[in-house]
Amino acid sequence: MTGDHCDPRVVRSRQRVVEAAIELLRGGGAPALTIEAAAASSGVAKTTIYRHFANRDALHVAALEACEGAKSLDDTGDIHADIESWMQRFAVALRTADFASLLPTVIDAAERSPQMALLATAMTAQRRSVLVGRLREAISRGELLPGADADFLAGQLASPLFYRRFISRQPLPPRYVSQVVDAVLGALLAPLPAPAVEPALTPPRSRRRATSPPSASGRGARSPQQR
Amino acid sequence: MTGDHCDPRVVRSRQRVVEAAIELLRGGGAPALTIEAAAASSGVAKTTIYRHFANRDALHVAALEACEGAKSLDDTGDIHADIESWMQRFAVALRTADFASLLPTVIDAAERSPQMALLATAMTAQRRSVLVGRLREAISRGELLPGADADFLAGQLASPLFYRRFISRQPLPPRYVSQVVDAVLGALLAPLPAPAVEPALTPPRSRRRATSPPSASGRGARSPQQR
DNA sequence: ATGTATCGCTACGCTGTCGTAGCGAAACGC
DNA sequence: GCGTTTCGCTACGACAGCGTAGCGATACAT
Repeated sequence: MTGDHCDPRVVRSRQRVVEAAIELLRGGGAPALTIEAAAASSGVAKTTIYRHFANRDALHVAALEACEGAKSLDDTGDIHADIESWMQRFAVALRTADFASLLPTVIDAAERSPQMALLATAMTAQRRSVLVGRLREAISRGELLPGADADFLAGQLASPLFYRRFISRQPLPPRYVSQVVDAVLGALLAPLPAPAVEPALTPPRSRRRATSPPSASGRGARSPQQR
Repeated sequence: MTGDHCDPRVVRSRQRVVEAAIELLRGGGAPALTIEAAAASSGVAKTTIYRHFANRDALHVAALEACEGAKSLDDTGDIHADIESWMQRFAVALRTADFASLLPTVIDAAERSPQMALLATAMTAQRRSVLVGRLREAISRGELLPGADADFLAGQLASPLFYRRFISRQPLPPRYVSQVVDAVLGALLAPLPAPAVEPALTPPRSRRRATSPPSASGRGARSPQQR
């Protein structure tokens, strides 16, 4: 679709403008993204911006598309460790990355613009797909119990992080992330040689990576350290 | 703080303006809420609006405060049924209610305004607290396993609904809500006379309200219906 | 080296919104 | 009823942002 322009002036102008647009969105949300502000803070003339972007929305979309990074997900064979590693990196991204600052703006716009809705889902579906893929792999391999719903599990894993970041606005410490992973995957890890002493309290998890020191009976809910 | 004005003209004007403001926010988000638009669609003169609200932000805050409803939560003694009932009603609210339409706008604004951040957490913390309260009650009563973390569980329950509504933008059918409740509470329901046939696959849930017809092995993850 | 494409700059008209002032009319409390 | 408050209306100046036009200067491709 968008052919590569070879003229370095073009790519230079576009890049500068898009970078400035991202910074503006970070600082003041959608209303802060004006062509004139982008021109001022990027050093590119307003007329030049209009030569590359039809209007403000076009620039907005270009800025959002510019800060997507498809994080990969390791496959070491240990589903619990792989998922936790991904979740921890994702939590870091939610605290620092560009796209985390811009997500609320996109979500808000998506509420009223079908075009933005598509873009919003695309921004997250990409990340989500690698997670779902690894979970499917684990299920087919027998790492997780057969019959587990990879799509559902991905939601159960990812949603608490979004919730904490954007809704309840609480911190996202590694400890909390681990707690989520344990709670969601704990009971689904395929039964290894683990003669359950007491069916409901001792799940077969923690085959490696003792996430928490020997404290309580590592169940999905591990209360004694609240918040 | 805000004393009651007895003059009916005052309360009438305020109410009309706030209602119009909510409708404007629903329709076009924060940028759509202009004093002039509010005046036009409410029938209240612009000058009158300025007599009641110092500026646009004041009207915005007033509009948000106007659509908070503290839904209650039943206590029938059956924690699973109570939570599911609340969750189903909450899912309906997420699809239809005012505050669901306005949340993205608030969340976006909260990203950059401490004042809006306070308001954003207040809008959700209220709902959250009733959920946490009921969970605490259940734990202390022994309906749920002791050691369960009510705060954590509330997040695990509520966050998937937010996620589906605002992030992945998928539908929120009752079936999905039930699935979430089962997955989160399933393994934590206090052990009743339930001689587990196979520790990892037959949880002690579904003591009432057979959420799903006799299909799969009603676990937290119930795959056969994808999406 | 030369033609072409891109750039920066200034200037312009237009629109929408803000927030205020002043007036007469209507509704209110007592 | 009567004084007071609130209301609706019109008009106003100010400002910010949009999107366009035209010009000379500069960097590019060949």
